[in-house]
Amino acid sequence: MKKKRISIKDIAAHLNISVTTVSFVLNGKAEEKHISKALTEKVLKYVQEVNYTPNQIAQSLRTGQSKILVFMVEDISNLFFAQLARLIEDLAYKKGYKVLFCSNDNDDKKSIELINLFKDRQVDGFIIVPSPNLDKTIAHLLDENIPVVLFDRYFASLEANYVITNNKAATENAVIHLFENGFRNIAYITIDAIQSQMADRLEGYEAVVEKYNIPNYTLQIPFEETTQGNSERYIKDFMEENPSIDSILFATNYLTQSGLKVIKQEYPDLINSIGIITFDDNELFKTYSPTITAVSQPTQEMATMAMSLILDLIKKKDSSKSKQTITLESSLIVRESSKKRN
Amino acid sequence: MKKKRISIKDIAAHLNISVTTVSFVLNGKAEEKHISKALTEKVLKYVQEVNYTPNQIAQSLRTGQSKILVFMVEDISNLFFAQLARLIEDLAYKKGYKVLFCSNDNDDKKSIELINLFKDRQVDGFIIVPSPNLDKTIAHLLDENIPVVLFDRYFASLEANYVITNNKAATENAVIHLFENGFRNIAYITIDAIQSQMADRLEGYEAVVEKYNIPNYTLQIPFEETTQGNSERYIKDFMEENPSIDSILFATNYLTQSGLKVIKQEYPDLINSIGIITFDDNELFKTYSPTITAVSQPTQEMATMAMSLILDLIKKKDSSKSKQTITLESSLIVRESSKKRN
DNA sequence: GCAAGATACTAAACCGATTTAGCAATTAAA
DNA sequence: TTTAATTGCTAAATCGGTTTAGTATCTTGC
Repeated sequence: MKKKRISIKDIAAHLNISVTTVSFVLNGKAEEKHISKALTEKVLKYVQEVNYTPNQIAQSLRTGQSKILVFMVEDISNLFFAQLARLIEDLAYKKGYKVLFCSNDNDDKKSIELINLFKDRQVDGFIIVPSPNLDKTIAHLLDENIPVVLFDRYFASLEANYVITNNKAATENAVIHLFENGFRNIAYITIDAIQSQMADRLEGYEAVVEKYNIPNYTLQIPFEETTQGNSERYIKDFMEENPSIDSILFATNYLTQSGLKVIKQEYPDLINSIGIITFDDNELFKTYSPTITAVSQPTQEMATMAMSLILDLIKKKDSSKSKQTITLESSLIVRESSKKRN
Repeated sequence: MKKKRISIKDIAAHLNISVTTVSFVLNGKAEEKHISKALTEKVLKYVQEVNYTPNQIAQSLRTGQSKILVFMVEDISNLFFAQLARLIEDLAYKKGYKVLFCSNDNDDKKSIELINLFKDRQVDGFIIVPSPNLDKTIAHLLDENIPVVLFDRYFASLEANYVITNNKAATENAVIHLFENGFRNIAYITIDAIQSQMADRLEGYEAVVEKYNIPNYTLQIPFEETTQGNSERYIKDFMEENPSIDSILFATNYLTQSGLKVIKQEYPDLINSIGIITFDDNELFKTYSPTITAVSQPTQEMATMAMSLILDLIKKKDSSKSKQTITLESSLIVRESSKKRN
């Protein structure tokens, strides 16, 4: 029953011409290759008629181009990455590329495995949110002249193309904003990752509390604990030990969710007075009680820049020159939770 | 600089044997094909040494198998689908498959374009959340004996493999729950899609209000309006026109977000008394004020069943027989918002 | 001692495209 | 009129694997 796909050979046979001619016509080289107008028309007409489209696998094998990009993130089910995925998807398809998404769980081993899988698939380029020690692996990719754009995180040790946001400035602004709204005991809850995006955020927090000479309340939860749902325990203990805290800046959206749970469960009244700022905005924060102030990363620009960089790299085969680091600014979406209330 | 990948031919040349032999060894057919233990070892050792992995494009071309699945959803940035994507990703990679995700925006034209793109890539199977009139297109795929599992939505007109949830029962339970908690003017806010998942939900709602002889307040917002951010206007008008409403069941997560905005903006006090139930749970609903009751679809089972079905279809080439429809039950996660408060 | 079977390995076709090199026939230039 | 250039088209190699159909040598059974 399964009628097999029609191939270029079938077309050639039916029209009694060579596959070469068909291929030339299909690739718009009819003129250049001196194929007559008449024959060109005939081929085009028949191709249309049988609704032929070339087998991309065969094309890829021959040309070495797969027209597939990889977007590797920490976790595609995290809203921040899911939104980026959608933006990248749309941009890529517009340019004729498909996108393989994958989640590395911020794990080096998994990242490396995934990258190798994709190399075997001859993907045309990688946009990667790198796990902590992926720099050597990325360096290998670059050596092999494979287009790579690093995303969201930066390796001081590695010259490459980056699209990142100014995380230090973003936390600075957030902490300053809390300070200016009268909060003096500002806690910072983050994960223990040494990765740039987290290190920079921490730096921003520390710079401001030092400058204003206010206490430093930092909680760094081991990353593995967060994925196992233990964040709440850490936050609970932390708040117990530091009852003077009057506001919290959360470094990631999942920490915020855990934090809100602890507050609601352990200190239900506190929600109406404690200062809260979170990284990564969420539609529901607009109607939460209180509405929640968020550091919003410019996802649209991030996606646009990443795509633009990767397409550039793919175009010019020699990616060895002119590495760029594009740093975008986040914005603080001020809502009730970062102001003194009641 | 770019040292090209090593191929099976290079290996054969280096060991002074034929590519056939190398291929047999690599595919575990050494014994069957009577390749001596000694030679087998030698090949394996060298392969290890040079860290060879086969070019999957070439493999795909020859075998017709790409080891790629497609998961087509309405919008990958919608949390419900993003979570499913992650589950499917994990299951697929465990079985040696990669997954191309794409968003069809519930648009038929876009769906068809995407499907055609993927057919050219020889993907091994499709898991599709179909747009409204995709049944004919899907039928073509089935005719061509291409593995397809339909997801989340059902076509009465099309015999196929489905993984869906019992949407009618889910809304029935939700409405009954509201009724039992004393609500008598229960509104239902949905989109105007004629698709099964929405039709079934509406049916469930209507069945219960009829049975209990309570008024039917239904708002059907045109789908296009929701994507253009006009839901709020519709909801606002609807609530104005129907001031007696004491509770609302929202048919999708994005409608809930719009609804909450309207309530907070137009009737800020109402949030503490109005009954609310939403389709699709969200972490933040656990700490929202009030905490929000949700119809939670069994994403894990949905993903598991879909993968299991698609892998079955891929295994036995003849997919023409024994179509299955797997219907899973959603659960009502009861929280404050569906109870009488204050 | 000789046919049959098992062992060890390989040549070549094939998947479906692209691309190089080249052949005939026609046209233009000298 | 002859040569050179152009036009119109194609054979065959290639990408990197898998698989079919062998071949040649070595055992074994009777």
